Amino acid sequence: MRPTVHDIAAAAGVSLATVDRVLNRRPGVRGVTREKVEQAIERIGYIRDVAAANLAKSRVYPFVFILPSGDNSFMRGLEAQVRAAIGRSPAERTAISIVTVPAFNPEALVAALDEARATSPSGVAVVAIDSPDVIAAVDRLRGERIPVVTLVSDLAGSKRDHFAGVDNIAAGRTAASLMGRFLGGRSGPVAVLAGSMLVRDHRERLDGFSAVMNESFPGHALLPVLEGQDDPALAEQLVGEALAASPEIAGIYSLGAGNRGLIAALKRRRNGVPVCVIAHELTQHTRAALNDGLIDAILNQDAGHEVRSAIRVLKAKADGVAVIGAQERIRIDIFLKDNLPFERDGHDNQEPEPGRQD
Amino acid sequence: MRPTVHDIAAAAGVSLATVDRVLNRRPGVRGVTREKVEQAIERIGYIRDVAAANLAKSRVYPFVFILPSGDNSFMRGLEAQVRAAIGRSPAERTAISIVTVPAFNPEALVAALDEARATSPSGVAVVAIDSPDVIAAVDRLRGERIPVVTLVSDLAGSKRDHFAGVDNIAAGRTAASLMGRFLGGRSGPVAVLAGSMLVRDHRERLDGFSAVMNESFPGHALLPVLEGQDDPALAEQLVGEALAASPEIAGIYSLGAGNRGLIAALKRRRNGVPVCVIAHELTQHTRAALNDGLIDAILNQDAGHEVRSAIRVLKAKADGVAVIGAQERIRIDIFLKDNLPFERDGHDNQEPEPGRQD
DNA sequence: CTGTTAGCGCATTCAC
DNA sequence: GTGAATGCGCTAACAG
Repeated sequence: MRPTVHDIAAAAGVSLATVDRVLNRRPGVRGVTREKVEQAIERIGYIRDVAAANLAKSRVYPFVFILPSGDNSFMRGLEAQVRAAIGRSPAERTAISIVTVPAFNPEALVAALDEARATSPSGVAVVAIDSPDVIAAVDRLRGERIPVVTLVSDLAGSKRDHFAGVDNIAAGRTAASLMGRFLGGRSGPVAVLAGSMLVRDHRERLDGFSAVMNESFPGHALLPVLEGQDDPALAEQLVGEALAASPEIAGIYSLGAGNRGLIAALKRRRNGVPVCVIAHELTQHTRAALNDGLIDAILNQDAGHEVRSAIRVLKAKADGVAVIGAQERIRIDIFLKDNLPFERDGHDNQEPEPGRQD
Repeated sequence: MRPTVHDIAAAAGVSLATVDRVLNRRPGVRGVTREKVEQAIERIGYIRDVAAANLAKSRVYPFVFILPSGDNSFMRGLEAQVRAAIGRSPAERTAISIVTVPAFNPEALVAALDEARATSPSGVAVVAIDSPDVIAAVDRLRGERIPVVTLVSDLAGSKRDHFAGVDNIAAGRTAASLMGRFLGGRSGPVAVLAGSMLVRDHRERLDGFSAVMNESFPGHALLPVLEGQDDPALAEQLVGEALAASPEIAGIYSLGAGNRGLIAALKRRRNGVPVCVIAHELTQHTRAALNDGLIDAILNQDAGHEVRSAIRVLKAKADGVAVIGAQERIRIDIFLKDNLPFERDGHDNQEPEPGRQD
């Protein structure tokens, strides 16, 4: 049998309560006694049974998820994944609440962070916006020892515990590599559609993309970035205008959301050279466009994985235990027509598949 | 508070023991009583606390992992991941043993499966070989209600509970798509290096690859498959001969192991057209070759994810509970030079990274 | 400062 | 057939 608290109590010649105090670093133990107990723990190779501890504490983890509101397929999918996690709450001992705030609005996000802090949760997950005020708000949470993980978009310079999202520079570089190679010998400039340079993930994707295009495929000029605010209507207008103005455009990299608009613009197009399109996030619309050959590749981040990972990490930080690093690395999924996952599993699936939402 | 067994006992007007009998479908309860209890359970919305149940039972899950032995980077990496899981055993209440058997040897695998069965484990994970004897051995396990998951290579026609591995047909198709597009306008035949047509994953990759090459890129003829037995020396010889015989080879798809040999052959090559190389599994060697530009893309399956997933599924099957479908889908990772994960995380990593082993 | 005691939610003897 | 009592490993009052 694995050693228990009783064994260490016996080995150290103290009572359970004292053992518990040193295990949980609580005050009220003399230095010598603490020493004795710690030695015993070491000696008999005690490993704490977290499940039993949580049972005794009737522990629940109140977590707050702060997401952008609005009509954004990916973000709504993310929210669906958080709801799926809420459905698992009884089994996972979590109590998750969702707060939505207007996108690209630092003030609203700061307010939400401060409100969350007032409820003293066990952890906060937030889709960050890059701004000094937001950094300060996150650091206030950390100041109260509340674990924070950033979700999808990171917040460099803050004291957040962890980032649950992809390496967006690598994503941009990958997009450029694929674009350059898919373009093969063809010539022509490449357009970039972004959401907003206010969020770090978009900026990083652009940086990675530009770097590789310039290094490895200097033959393709980059057109000025189109900022579509992740809004389909605006995206459609901007892409439409760009295609009309430069019929020789050979490629489009859509690094943000609003792909419905991009796809509409592509469908409306009647002339010009064939254009290679690479977009982010697998949604109902991008999936269909990939199948139709309108989009050539989709870079995706698995929202379900991100949410589950955020919860695991928040729990681990709240308990002060380690996580399995590799399990928490969010991959950049690359989808071609040929490796699209099925829309529904059918048999033992319990939560929304990635890409069903819009 | 969540309802507990006490609540349902009170609601049904029976004792804890009776409730427990009903919950665990044990005999010794009259039909009427059972009815009463089941209604109460339904009415108050009882959800069983699995952690508490496991605590009371002091449950451990004895699992057996059966892997091919031999000098195969990927398989040794897989084994390392199982060892990492063994390191987590105390926390996860598992007791995992590893059995290795000679590769591509159905008899040895059957013997290992039968031996495992004799120990009545809570579950078995096995890298399958496609053979009627193996199917029968797996079904014998299932006959004793021992959950079985296939790992990496599936066993169609068997009663295995689950497959923890990638969609290999899709992997082959994806390889072909990338190959065709990377080749762009260039012409020339394409060679395929496999391990053995005895294992299903290799056959499926070949099928997917051939299908898409024929459909979409008929300009590139497929050379006869080279069967390298996942052996570096043999692979090097076969590829060397093929390149010498056909200097106009434009692409090579390596769908099995033994990539060290492939890379050596590529390095030795002094003339001929540039060749596009796509290989499977990120290892020390393929990683270096990708960075050197010798390999153009690597399709990978995350061995760590596969092992963790197999364990989760075996546990769930043993307990008769559902799993999160999406979490158990193993992705086909596509790595270019630009999205290679770092070799080590450094901070909160606790287990071997994919691709460090050979 | 330290020890005793009673649970957390569930499973499992043993009586009745 | 059914119920009462005890314990899984740990935490948290409450005494001393």
